[in-house]
Amino acid sequence: MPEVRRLRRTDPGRRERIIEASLTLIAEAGVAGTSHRRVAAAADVPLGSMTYHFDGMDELLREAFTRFAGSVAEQFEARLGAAHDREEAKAAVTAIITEDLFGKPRDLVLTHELYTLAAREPRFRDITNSWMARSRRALEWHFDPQTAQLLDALIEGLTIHRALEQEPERLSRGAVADAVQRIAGS
Amino acid sequence: MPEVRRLRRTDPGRRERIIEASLTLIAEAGVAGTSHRRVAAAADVPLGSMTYHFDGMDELLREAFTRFAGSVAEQFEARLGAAHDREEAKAAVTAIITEDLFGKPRDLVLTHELYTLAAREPRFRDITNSWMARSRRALEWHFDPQTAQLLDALIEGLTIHRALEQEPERLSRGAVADAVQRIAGS
DNA sequence: ATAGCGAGTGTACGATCGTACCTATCGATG
DNA sequence: CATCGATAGGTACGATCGTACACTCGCTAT
Repeated sequence: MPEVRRLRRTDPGRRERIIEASLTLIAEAGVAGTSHRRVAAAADVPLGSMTYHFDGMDELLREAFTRFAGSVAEQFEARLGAAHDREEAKAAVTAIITEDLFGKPRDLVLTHELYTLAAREPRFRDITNSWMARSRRALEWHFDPQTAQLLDALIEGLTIHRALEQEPERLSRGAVADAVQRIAGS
Repeated sequence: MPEVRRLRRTDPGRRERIIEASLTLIAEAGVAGTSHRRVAAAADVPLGSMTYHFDGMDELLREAFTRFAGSVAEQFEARLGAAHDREEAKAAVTAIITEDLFGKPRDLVLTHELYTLAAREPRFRDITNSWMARSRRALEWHFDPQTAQLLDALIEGLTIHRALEQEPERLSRGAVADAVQRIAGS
């Protein structure tokens, strides 16, 4: 019986584990504090696996951030896809800002790390661009392009505020809903 | 004749030059790529001056970012202080977003580097908090607190978009003015 | 004139970095 | 069963890092 499936010798989830560990590490120590050795230790793989699975630090960062951005975009689309009309879409945007999409500090920090990297190094902008394009497109399921862009900007801006403020949740759900209303009208 | 003034032996602007050089370096290479040696080379001072003038990397970053945030806040206040009524204030906000306050790529990158650092390390949040408080207060010269916060978020959000987009200035002045109008009403 | 002090400098140390490269292991193949 | 290539691991190298610390030397007070 000819075997088509290709059997990995061991541990087929190695690459995934490395990527996941690097995201956690980036959130804790920043891109600055992320090294092959630290990632390897966090993922519990030998140092040699780093250069084996990834061509270098750059490729590791690219893959990790691509995965992260994709996963956030996916959740974003799911939220907006579940809305059946404009009113529900506005409620979804309000929920996205106030609730758990960026609720985990890890995701907030990772988002900023990625933005910062992309702002400084144009070769990472394809990741942020496709992320932004997906978000924009999802918003355009319910809103005109300009309104979509403004809502997107509002999400980014309020997310930043939430990430930087000591006391969490200074902006109430009602206030956010009002903001969405001002931008997206009736 | 008793001398009160304290004469520096040489180069009294050393500290300033170091701070300025570190900001330029952070903009180019990120906090990650900023080292004592690189800053020293950029500022054309010996390596020993680093530990002499600053207790460590952390203090250098604090001073540099404090200076940067202060200077941006100052410009921000100047713009809004020059507005005599609500309409002029709205025009000022539009100008701040579209024009030169964050026009230099350097300032855009530095802003993100600071946000990222503060998001990850709470001990830098006093810098971002006082910056945000100054911006908010300046906006409140003309707008109610909630509107001020939303305008602030809009500025942040659109600034991010500008920093990340390949083609610059996808958002026209007219569109921004419309956005401000939606938020700040009549 | 000179002693002393303190601002400013140069260097060396130990740690850590990315990466290259040689070796080991094991499933697939003839 | 012998061999081979893909996968994985261990280690060593050269570069760079932050920082400590001994030192220099110009200014000031006497």
